[in-house]
Parts: sequence; C-alpha cells; structure tokens
Amino acid sequence: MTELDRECIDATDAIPELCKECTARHRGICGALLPDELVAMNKISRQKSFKEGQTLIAEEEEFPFFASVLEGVVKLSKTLSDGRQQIVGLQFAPDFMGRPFQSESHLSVETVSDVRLCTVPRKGFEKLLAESPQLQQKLFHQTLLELDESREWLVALGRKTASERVASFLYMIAKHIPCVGEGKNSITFDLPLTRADMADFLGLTIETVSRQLSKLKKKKIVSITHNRHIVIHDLKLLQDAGQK
Amino acid sequence: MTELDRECIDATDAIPELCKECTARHRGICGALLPDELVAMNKISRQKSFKEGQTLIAEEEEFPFFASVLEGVVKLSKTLSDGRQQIVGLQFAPDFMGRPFQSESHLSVETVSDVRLCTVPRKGFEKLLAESPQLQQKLFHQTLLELDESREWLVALGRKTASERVASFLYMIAKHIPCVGEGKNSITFDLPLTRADMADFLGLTIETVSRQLSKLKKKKIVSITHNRHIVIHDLKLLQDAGQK
DNA sequence: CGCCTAATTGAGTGGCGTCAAGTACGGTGG
DNA sequence: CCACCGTACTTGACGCCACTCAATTAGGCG
Repeated sequence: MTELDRECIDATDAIPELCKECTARHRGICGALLPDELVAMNKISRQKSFKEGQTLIAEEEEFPFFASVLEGVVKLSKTLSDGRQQIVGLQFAPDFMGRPFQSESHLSVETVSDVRLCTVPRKGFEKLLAESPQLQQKLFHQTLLELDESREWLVALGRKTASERVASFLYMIAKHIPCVGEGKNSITFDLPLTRADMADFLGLTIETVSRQLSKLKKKKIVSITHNRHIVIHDLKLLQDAGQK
Repeated sequence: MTELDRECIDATDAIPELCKECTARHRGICGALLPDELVAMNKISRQKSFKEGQTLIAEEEEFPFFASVLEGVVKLSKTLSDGRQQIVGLQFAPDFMGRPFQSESHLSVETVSDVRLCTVPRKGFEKLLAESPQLQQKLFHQTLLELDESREWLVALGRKTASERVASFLYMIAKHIPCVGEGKNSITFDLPLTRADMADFLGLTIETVSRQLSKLKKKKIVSITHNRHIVIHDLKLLQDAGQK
C-alpha cells in the first residue's frame, strides 16, 4: 500500500484511509504534512482509546509518545509536595500533546473524559519533526497559542474573582467543545470536567465553584441539569460576567 | 565588509564586530545563526536603549519589531477593562521578545528597569525566520521554556499562599539576574521591580508583598536595604519557603 | 533641608476556604 | 420494581488570609 501510494499522481489518493476522515488532519498537526510525510506519520501512528480518569503520563515520568487528541479532553496538571494541585492546561481535539526537546515530563497528563488519541512514538516523531520544517512551524504555532491561553489564565488566577473565573471558564469551554445545540446567543453542551477538576483549574475549592454556578443559575445566565449538562442562555452576558 | 566576510574561510572572522561580544549571540537567539545569517541579521538590527518605565508596545497595538534583551528587564502585562493588571511574563537578557504569526500584540510590553535591546524590524526578521530552520527551532525552543515558566506561575497564582509566592518570586529572580555577590548559599542582587510590579506579577497587593518581605526579613532568610538591594542568606531556605 | 514618591505598618472588613450536613443521581442486587 | 449504597454536588455556618483604607516612615533628588 505505501509503495503504491507514493507513486500515485493524484496526491489525495496518497492519503491513508485512516487519515482521510480525521479531524486532526484538517485543523490539527497533520494538516501541515505533505502527502508522503503523512504516509510516514500514518505508518508509525496508532489510534488508542482511554477511559475517563486515566493517567497517561505521571509528573517527572519519561513520556514515550506524542499524540493528537481526536476526541475528549485531557488535562495537564502540577502538584505541590503537600498535594495542592493546579491544572495548567486543557487539551481538546484536535490539539497536539507532547513536549519536544525534553524527554521527561514536568507535569502530569490525565484524561478528563473518555479520550481517543492518535499516538506517535517519540523517536519516530522527532525524526519527522527534524525533516519537516512545515511540521515544526505548525507545532511552533500551536505552542504560541498555548502560551497565549496560559497567559490568559494567569490574568484570571491573579486578578479575577471567583465568579469571574467560573464565568470565564464556562465561556472558554463553550468555545472549545463541540456543542450539542445552538440557538441565537444560546449554547448547549456537556461539561467535560467534574467540579473538582474545575476547582483545580480555577484555583478555587469545589464548594466555591458550586456556589458560583448557583449564582449564575439564579441570574438566569445558565441552566444546569444532571450536574454536567449546561445551557448558556446568553453567551454575551456570560462573557461580560467573566470580565474579558 | 559583508562581501568580504562571506568569502572568509575562517567563520569567526565573518562575525560582525558588534555581535562578537554580545551575550545574545552565545546564549540567545543569534546563537542559532550561521555566520552569513548572522551577518544578514546584523545588517538589519539596531541597538536601542530605553529608560525604566517606558512602554515599548501597548496592548492591542501593532508591534513593528522583534528584539533581543541585552540588558535590563522587560515586563509583559495584561489589563482588565476596570484597570486590574497582571504581569504575565518577565524577560531578562538574553531573552528574545516578539510574537511571530501575529501582527498585533495582545499584551503590553514595558521596561521595568533601564533596558538595552537589539531590535530587528518585523518584516526582515520574518524573512530570516522563513529561511533558517535553525533560527525557527531556537525560537520554538525558547517559546516552550516560556510556556513552562508560565505554567509554573499558574501553580503559584492558583495554589500558593502570599508568602510562598513572594519567596518563589525572589528565588526566580535570583536565578535570572546577574548577581552582584555570591557566597556559599548566599546571593546578593538588586531587585529590578518595584513593589507595585511585584504585586502585579504575584496577583497580590503592594501591602501584602511588603508584609511578606518583612516576614522573610524577620526569619533571617533575606536582608533588604534601600528597598531594592537584596541579600539572600540561604537560598535553600528561600526555595523551601516557596514550596517548589 | 524640604519635597515627592515608594514602602511599611496597623486596624478593620470581606471573600473565599474549611468543616459539616444534606441532597440528587446512577448503579447494583434483591 | 424498589431498597440500598456510593459518589458527586449543593448549601450553610464560621474562620482566616489577604484586601482596603489610612497613617507613618524611609529613601531619592533638587
């Protein structure tokens, strides 16, 4: 198959079956690859599924693979010696996970929901990266976006109140998650995180998160049913509540 | 001169005079450049000096140049609509300032001390960047380090107490700043930031920062004279106080 | 020496954390 | 089908850490 593919005149024919319908190929890292690079990537990559709450890589552990998130949400977190935890990043499809130029992770990587990944072994990926400036630029670009987001949350953790943080968080999720329903100004989706994860992300306690959500309900900005099912009635109001 | 340089057999002769003694050439971005790339960079770059407290680029403003920090400290900050401010990054020599793939800054860039920069016009630099995978990789690498630091501070702002934040901050500065003196375990330097800037960096108020510094003095971990002159008596104790 | 700004220190308040009790929901077994 | 249980979440009472407001001190500069 691969021999054949490389000789194809029409580039689209060269695209591996599995990649053809993949979201990561369009919006993700793989979109930066030339047809034969994509074939090479496809050859060494493997889709894997993980249940909610699994640890993919522990803090200070060597991590053996890179991966595109195809479905679900992954959290990156750090823990102080006495157990206090902070989530420092969330990855949604089609984000790319992994840290080039460093074999050991300085943060823990865990699934927050059921997750489907397209994994690539470390060595193989680094070889591809060295050979493809396109790929490197794409990764660089995504890293800059992550840095922007990280700085956005620095403002939230440093200067925003609890209610502003929770509102900002819901707004961010609404922007990143495939929504179930959508009306004018209103959006419906399932929250991928527990209250505990939200608290760890927002630098708050579970109780405070819960109280702030209740306030947002009382103000009719959101509805919440079954703990996780969120309807945002007015996205603009929510954004204002988050002090953009 | 440049014609001649390119033809030189010994690469070191090709290095522009100005770059020869530059710290940025060794530890900074320019270290990634080949001799003739360095010449090209040197041709379009210019050293500039700025006084403390100057705004280099305002939030939402287009920024016309990239730059290596040669001396001094630059702060990157964001401001909420009601004036609350958060510093989201500090840049020391020989850090590189600038945001590729985006013409408009989403943060404000200001000098915190007197600063000397080696500036490069945006267009010219982007051309060099496109032509030099080495340069791009170096920038990518630095961006990853910035992301790591940013995440480090997310933990501080989300989960550390005021006293831990201040201790962590002093420790970080001690690691980044050229120190005046150094004994076994002890370090001396001049704090580049005002209390107000420290507060904006740490998500605290001026008063709280001041109180926590006083506590560190009382514990004999640091001495402070003339507001800015810091002696850290025991670096290890300070690190512990910061809950690494 | 006097002025201005930066920093310290104190008193009082409030937002968020802590601790504890209560509620809703999903799953399992009878 | 319901009873039971465990987990996740909510809500309330109370306390403390960091903020606010205000007064004082220290340091830099003409």
